[in-house]
Amino acid sequence: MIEDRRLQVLRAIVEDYVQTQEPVGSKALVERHQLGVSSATIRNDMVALEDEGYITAPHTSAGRIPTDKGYRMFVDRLAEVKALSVPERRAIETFLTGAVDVDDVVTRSVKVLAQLTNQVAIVQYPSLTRSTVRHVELVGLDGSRVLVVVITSSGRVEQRTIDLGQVPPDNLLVDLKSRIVRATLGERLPDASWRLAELIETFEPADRPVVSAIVTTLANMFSNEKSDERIAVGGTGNLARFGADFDTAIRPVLEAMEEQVVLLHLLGEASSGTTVRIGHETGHEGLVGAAVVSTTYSPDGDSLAHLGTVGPTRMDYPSTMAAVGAVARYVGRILSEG
Amino acid sequence: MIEDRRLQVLRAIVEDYVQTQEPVGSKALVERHQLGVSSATIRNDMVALEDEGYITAPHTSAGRIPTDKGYRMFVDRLAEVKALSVPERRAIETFLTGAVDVDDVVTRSVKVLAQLTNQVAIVQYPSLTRSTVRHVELVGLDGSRVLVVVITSSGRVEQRTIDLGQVPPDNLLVDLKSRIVRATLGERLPDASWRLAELIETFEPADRPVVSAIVTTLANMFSNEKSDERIAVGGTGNLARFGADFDTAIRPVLEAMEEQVVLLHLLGEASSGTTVRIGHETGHEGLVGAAVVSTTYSPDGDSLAHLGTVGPTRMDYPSTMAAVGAVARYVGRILSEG
DNA sequence: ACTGGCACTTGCACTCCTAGAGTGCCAGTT
DNA sequence: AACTGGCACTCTAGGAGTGCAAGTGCCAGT
Repeated sequence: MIEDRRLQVLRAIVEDYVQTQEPVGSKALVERHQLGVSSATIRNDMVALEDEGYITAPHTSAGRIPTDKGYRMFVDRLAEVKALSVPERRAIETFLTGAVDVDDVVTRSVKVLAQLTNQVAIVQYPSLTRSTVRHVELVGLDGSRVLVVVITSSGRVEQRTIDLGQVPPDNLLVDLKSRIVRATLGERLPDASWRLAELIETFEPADRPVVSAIVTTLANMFSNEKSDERIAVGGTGNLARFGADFDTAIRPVLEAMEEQVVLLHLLGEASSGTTVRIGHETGHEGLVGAAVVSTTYSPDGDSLAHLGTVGPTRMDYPSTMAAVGAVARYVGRILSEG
Repeated sequence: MIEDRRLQVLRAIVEDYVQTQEPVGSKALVERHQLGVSSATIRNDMVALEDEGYITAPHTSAGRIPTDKGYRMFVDRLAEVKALSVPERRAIETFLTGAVDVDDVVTRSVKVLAQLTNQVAIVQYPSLTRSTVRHVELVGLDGSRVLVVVITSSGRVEQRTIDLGQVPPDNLLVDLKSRIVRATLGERLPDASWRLAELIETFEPADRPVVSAIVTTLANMFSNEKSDERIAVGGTGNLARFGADFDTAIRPVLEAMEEQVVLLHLLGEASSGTTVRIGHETGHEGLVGAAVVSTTYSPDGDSLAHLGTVGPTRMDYPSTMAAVGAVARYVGRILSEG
């Protein structure tokens, strides 16, 4: 099939270009790959590929380089899954196993992922939205202030201090706490918010102000997206691979890496599976030239969080995807066990 | 005084070089500054300055640039304090005032400092070691596990879950908590650790295992330096100013910025006042070419934390020092008030 | 102690040129 | 119809050569 060979050519171009970082010409192609035809034939195929927008020539007498569309095709239909080597896997495992708490796991994941891929690694802290309520605690502090603590199944502890404006009767806090626990324990955070709303009406009108203040705070904490927003970034030193021109290639990426909102958007809303976003697909001006490989991991066998890498579009997609996937699995496993 | 004029020449060289980024020659110097002598005279002074190691010539027919020693002299004896403009000050104040919690204050400080100085900004989270204990809470979770919460005067909340190995009698936790609070409330963290140690012996031998487990954890939390290690970094996009060569100039800095230990060391142990470290003075291989301006701020009128900037040695020291100082003052004030 | 002048050095920007890589196309072959 | 070999053409990277401008060091003169 001619179609078939054209795809082989595209694959070869992507592979060679990723490796050499230089435009690849027809002659080099027949030399390095067993395509069984002459360079002239390859040239014809290349013209076709260029017409279809998969590759482009920087200038007349240079070879071709893949376009975003070309990489996309490569990732979707041509890339062969490349498994991580055993030493690599073992390295991930032992390095992550040494972690002492959730934060440490995340920090280490970023490091190992950056090292493995030679790219910029980003790891989202375990998300709250799908975790369940493991414990709620109300602590009366001095005067009218109350400390509200929530522990989730993902091991996160959120706390907040609020001022009720009045000193609550001591037993009210105890009573309220036990009712809150009864209503929300084991519930997912969004569901728990609903249960709380129903709770208010079961109290004496006199107690309502206090109850409502606390319950509102709790509901906020449950639906608070801020904890979802914590993201660790590492391996920015690898940005050298983006190219020489700092202002057009590197600076935008560095700036994007400092914006939580952008990072979250990059990691994406993918429900599961490994996602690749190439160049313009990232939806960010400064990230043409960059590609994002992201996936989800599951800190407690149920809820979801994201992690991934940012690298130049001319990256080794199979390896990167393998590394991202592997780290995600190990992180998920270790967090579930811990 | 000849000595005097030489210093003026050095000052002029530093100022011009910082502004133009190009080696400055004797002729340009007499044109731009009112030195009252001819370029030939300046040349003689330059030779002297070069002999003493304050300036150096990249090659025979280029102007001179300051050495680390030259910058050091400039900072120590020549720099005139440059006050921040009123709009700048107001910008800092309003931007920081909008913060909702400690983390937010730190995040915003990094941003504003980076923007103000056009450099990489680093801000240490408020330190625990000098803060005092504001509250301690013990919460029995399911089974034998206990949640230990500490709130400090700097507004930080630390928590940890431990497994006692046995289910503690309920009243023991209550009793223990009240005794701990009585012993440590208002104490500085290191002192609080001592008080805890004394506490163990006041309990029944039967309760000792539980008490000791909890107390040890608490003591760990008090003396835990990990919270001291949290540092926010921002403005890495400004690294462009370091120069064109990524691998020798930028990458080492980026890598240093990812190492908490290095950052802590850079911010330094200075007890107070603004410190400048130039090139090799930073004590880090990759940071020749970089200078660190750091100072302390006081989150609660007593304890200390650090913040500062990292920039190329050819930076505008007076402005940077002014900005660092100003941000430190505002951050300290806002945290004390909050 | 300072100045003007001068010979000397050096990097930079510019032009010019060539070698090499790669292309597109076409006529010929299977 | 698909492939191939050959050829003329295009373009860039890199080297050599050149003139210019900036800057220096030194010295004799004020």
